[in-house]
Amino acid sequence: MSKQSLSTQPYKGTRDFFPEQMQVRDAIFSQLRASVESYGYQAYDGPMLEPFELYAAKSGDEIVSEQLYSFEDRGKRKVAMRPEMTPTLARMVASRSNQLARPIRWYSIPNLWRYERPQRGRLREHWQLNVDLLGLASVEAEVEIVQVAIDLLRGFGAGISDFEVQINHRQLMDAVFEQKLALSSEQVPLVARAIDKRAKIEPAAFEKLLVEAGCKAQQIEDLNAFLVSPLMELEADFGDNPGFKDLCRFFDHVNAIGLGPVCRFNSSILRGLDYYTGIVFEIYDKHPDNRRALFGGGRYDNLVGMFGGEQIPGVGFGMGDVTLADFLDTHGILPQVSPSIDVMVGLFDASLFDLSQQIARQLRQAGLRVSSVLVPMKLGKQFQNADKQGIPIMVMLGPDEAQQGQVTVKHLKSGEQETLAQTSLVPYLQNLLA
RNA sequence: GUGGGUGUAGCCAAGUGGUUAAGGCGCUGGAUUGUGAUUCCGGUAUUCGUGGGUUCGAUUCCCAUCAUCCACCCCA
Repeated sequence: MSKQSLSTQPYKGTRDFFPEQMQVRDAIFSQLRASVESYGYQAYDGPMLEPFELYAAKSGDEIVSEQLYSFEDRGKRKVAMRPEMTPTLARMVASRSNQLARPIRWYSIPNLWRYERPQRGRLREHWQLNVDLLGLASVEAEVEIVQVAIDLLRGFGAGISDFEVQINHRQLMDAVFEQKLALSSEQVPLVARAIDKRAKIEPAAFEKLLVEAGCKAQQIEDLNAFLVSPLMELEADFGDNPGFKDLCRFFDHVNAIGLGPVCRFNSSILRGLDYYTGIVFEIYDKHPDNRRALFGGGRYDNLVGMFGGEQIPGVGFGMGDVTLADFLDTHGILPQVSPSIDVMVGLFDASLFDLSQQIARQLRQAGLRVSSVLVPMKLGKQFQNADKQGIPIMVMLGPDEAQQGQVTVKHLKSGEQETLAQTSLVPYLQNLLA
């Protein structure tokens, strides 16, 4: 905060991506795109600013009141920087609802903003892969979406036992809260919050939260019994519940497909967003050093209809870049970055500048990515610079080569080099880099 | 929003109420006008995050502020 100069730091909770980091980001995003596109999902994007009301209507309370970046524009419109992508998606789908072929399979990697205090895995700006499938009301949609989520991680090389998909259903939980426990509408969010924390705290602390929420001993006992019950044992109490039926069908499919071992029913999974209406799920890292939720999603059947047109059911998930990178790092499967420049054309002295540039142009026309030295410097320095940028090949041409119509190609990794005719340079390099 | 830790160069860091603020890595120039290493020589902080206070004197002590990290809150 010097008074003379501006700070070079990025805004709190945001990151600069220098070329080195941008390469990693690009490599991760490319892998994500390849995975979701293999399922036939198409890319879309929307504006970073949306009307404030878009979020005021459907996201959780705290998200809007505490963590939304919002302001008034010059035309007195209240706008917000998008804190999540799903409302934008719903708006876009609603605006073309009668033109889009169903089911709609869309994905995006938007940057999202939330005003909060940065900490591990949580920043103010982050990128989030969003994958959504709209137009299907039945659990076949969830079966696909969960497969996409699983194959995303597998696409990076994650093992089948490195993570786990934990699944629950909002309608099942509604039945528990309203019918089985007969909670008041004020108690439900408090109990839900306690359940959300259950895995992280002691049983006694969990009970304390329930007592604070106004639960009686019998209710606590019933809830605890429910939370530890496997899905099969819930049939007696919830056999007619649509959520229970969905879950059964979902697990039947998943088991038949062979993904049973990766998926588990967990009635503690709730997720905070108000708009989920059906199955909700979270993907958990099973590595002991990183045991936490990586990402999650669920079904939102009422969101698109908010815009007044046709009600279109949807299911999807969002995966943040920070937690994903932590996962990949923890498991040692960060993608390898490949060099973004194929060849550096060196410069021996100023008199050979034009010839060097001609060679470089020739190589670019042949489809190679070519950087060049513009001002002469010591040869050793040129090699060093090129190597530092990860460029594998250096093309050199001094007075000797120039006179004989030759060039020298040096492989920076091995240090080996050979001299060949300028006319055979392009095929030589193309063959090498193929 | 709450509580706590930490701020000395691009990075890692030593240091002290008293003239010029160690060292290492990195970067950079040279020794070396046809080859990346090693070695050697030089340059890399007019000042210790910023502002104020105490003091004859502050990088050091005090306050504030900013940044950052950790936990909480909440989670898209």
